[in-house]
Amino acid sequence: MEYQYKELFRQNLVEWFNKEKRDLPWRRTSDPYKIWVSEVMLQQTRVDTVIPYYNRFLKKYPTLQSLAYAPQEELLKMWEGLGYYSRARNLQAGVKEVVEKYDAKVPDNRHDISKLKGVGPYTAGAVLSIAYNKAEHAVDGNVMRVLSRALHIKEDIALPKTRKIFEQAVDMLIDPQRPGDFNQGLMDLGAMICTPTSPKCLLCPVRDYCIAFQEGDADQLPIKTKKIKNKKIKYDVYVGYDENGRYLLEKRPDEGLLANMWQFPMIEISKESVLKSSDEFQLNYNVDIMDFVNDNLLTFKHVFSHLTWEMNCNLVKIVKATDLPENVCFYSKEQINQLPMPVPMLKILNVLN
DNA sequence: TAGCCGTGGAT
DNA sequence: TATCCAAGGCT
Repeated sequence: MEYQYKELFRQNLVEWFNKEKRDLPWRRTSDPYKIWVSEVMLQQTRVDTVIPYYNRFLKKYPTLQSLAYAPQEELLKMWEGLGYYSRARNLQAGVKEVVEKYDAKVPDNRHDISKLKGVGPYTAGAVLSIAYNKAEHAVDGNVMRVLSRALHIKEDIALPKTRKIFEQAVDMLIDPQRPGDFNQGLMDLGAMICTPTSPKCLLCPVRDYCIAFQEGDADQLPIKTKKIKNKKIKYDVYVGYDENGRYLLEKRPDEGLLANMWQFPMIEISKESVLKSSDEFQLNYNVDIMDFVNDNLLTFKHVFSHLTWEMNCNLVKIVKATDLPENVCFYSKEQINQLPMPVPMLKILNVLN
């Protein structure tokens, strides 16, 4: 790869970073564990969203050991609202492996750290460069956007194989003396200056070394093709309570969407549905509805990354059954507040107050 | 490989 | 309102 501004790009980026970098909680520590936690939380998640979660999480789990053996329900509750809940499970599994296999020392080399659950090529490079000052690439969306412009790389960043090109570019450019500052500089530049739309090129510390700025096509890069199809699913939700005012809740399976999170029972409405959803509810959950208190408690859509739930919620009074299915139980409101629930269920919970 | 896996903010 | 997307990883 030919690029005549390598030294100038590197030097100006690191100088800019040291002057303009944001004051973030995970930049006030050199603890590899805490930096690891921040990197996992930051996956596909905005800085402003992460900050309060990060602070709360590390107050609860200040050490590897404190997280390694925490109850999963408590862990998920700490993660509630952050999304991508498998990150929490994988982080705990990885932390547990570090405690048991690496004597509670986060590995300082790519080979070992990459084997940890939830640690991919980006997170490995981020922890190694920031916490251990290793000259390792950490290619995320910011880095691909910045370097696609600076180096005029027109490969489709939606394709997984394209990441290798940017890893090679970082390997060429990275400051061997200050790799952590270099990598974070690329990310801050991408977040603050070299933004997806309307990049602030006039404020950019490396615009003189940016080919896209010279060509005037920075706003055309990066090239990204993939688009997502969003499937819609309709549900009737049954918010059922017994004579003691306790609500019927169900724990989701331990794999897939919202794994191990709690929800009000939901019946999918499809073209193949034969029974009325209320009959299906009573059959599946082995309960009897005494009363339809409100068949239009709340109607709303909840959009996930790849699908949409269209929810119609019914408030029903039900007769307590003698043998509920496994993972289904009545809970008081106080107990419900201790259970990890996804945002659409929190929306429903809100209207009950 | 491409689809799965959350959420809330920006445009 | 619709679309895109933000410090990705797993299968």
